[in-house]
Amino acid sequence: MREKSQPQRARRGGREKLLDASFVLIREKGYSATSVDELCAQAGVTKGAFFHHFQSKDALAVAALDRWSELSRVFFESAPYHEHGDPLDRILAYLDFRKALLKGEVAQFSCLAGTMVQEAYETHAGIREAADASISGHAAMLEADIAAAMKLNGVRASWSAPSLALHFQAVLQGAFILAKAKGGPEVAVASVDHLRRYIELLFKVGTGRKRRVTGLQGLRADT
Amino acid sequence: MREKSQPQRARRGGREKLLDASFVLIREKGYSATSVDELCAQAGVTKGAFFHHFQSKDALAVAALDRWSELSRVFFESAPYHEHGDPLDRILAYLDFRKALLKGEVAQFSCLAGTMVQEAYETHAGIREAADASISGHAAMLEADIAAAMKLNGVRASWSAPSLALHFQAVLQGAFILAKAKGGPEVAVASVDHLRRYIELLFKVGTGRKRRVTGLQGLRADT
DNA sequence: GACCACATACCGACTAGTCGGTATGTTACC
DNA sequence: GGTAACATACCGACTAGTCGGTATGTGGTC
Repeated sequence: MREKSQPQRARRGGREKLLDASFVLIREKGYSATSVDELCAQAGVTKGAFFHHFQSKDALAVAALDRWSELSRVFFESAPYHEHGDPLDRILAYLDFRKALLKGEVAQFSCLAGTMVQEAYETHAGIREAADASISGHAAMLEADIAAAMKLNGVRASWSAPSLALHFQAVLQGAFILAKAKGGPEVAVASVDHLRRYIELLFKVGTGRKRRVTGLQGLRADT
Repeated sequence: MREKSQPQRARRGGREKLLDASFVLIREKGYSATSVDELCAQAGVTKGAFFHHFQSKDALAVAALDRWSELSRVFFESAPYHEHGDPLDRILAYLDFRKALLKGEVAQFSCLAGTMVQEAYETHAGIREAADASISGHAAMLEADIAAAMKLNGVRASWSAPSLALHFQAVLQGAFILAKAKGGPEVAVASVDHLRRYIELLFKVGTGRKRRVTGLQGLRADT
């Protein structure tokens, strides 16, 4: 018979540990370059545990993205920038908050969804969908504040709240890529600064609030 | 004058064909997921040829990025938007040109450097450097026009030409990611539109040209 | 212009190791 | 004693990279 070595099944949550491990490793090395064995080693579980909890490596990826969406929803919903009463102030404070997160190692502040969709968009439909849901879901959260700010400020613009919310995500995702290329967060901070300035110009901050906003020549409301 | 150029005993380089193959496959599936065998099959050469021309898969990656930089330099240098005499017009026409390129399959308009750096920034120093050189080199090209436009318009701003040039790249890279997530170029076009509007607001296009530009709050009169 | 030394540009079988995934056991707790 | 939660051993496919070989060209020497 065998020894008891370390069976302890009740270490609780091999599944969670695998998900956490995927956050670390995939953001560091990408999805394809991260092997199941590495995931297991990082999580401190065996391969048997991995395939007990997930049908395949791809299934883990989708589960990781779903969990990522949920965690980031909770994280941002409970962030202090919501305290501002004015929706435009909330938007600007959101950007300041994002900027404040750009500290330390790139792998720690970059986005799992953006990283994964880059590799998987053509070849793994499920991953693409889960990543899209994550990014678009986050944008939808912003969209409410943007729409409110537009309404409150009587904005009639050639751009729409959804398109601006997605533009926020584009800038952030692009900022992560530049940070990876340059090996540090400074360039990402600078880019978010430009985005913030864009918002200030769109809503004419600093020249008297409650003002009309223009697009190209301020007409219509969509895109 | 001797015409040594290429030995070309084998009608136009297996090397070039491998580089071209890498443009296609790596943008489609990512770097790690693209195998040497696939690269060879796509290029129509054998594995022997691959390792005759490149020391390793990583060496091909670096060579591909160098070639990518060179091709894109030539491509953008000979693009029609340079015809504009005014630097600000050139910048806006550059953005229109980039927008016009956002057609068809995502793999065909996305950026090799942005794709690769995402996977390799932590684990492959040479690839990170080559990708940074590609992105930063392209930004440097823009920087000249931005600086000229600032000078010509008497701009005194809280932002710099280099940071704005890099912000252009951030928006484009982010736009590619969103296009991958959503499965089409429309969202990318919308994001470049937002960037164009930012430039128009920064340089106050449409309210009388040759005007000053503001950062956070406008300063000084001129011209 | 015959000969030779050397170089370039492959070819494709082979290898050692890694990959995602499976099959079967073991344990703890209801 | 059934079942969830693992562990261990293993598999075949695939991986990057190697190596001995060949076909063709090039430059120098006589």
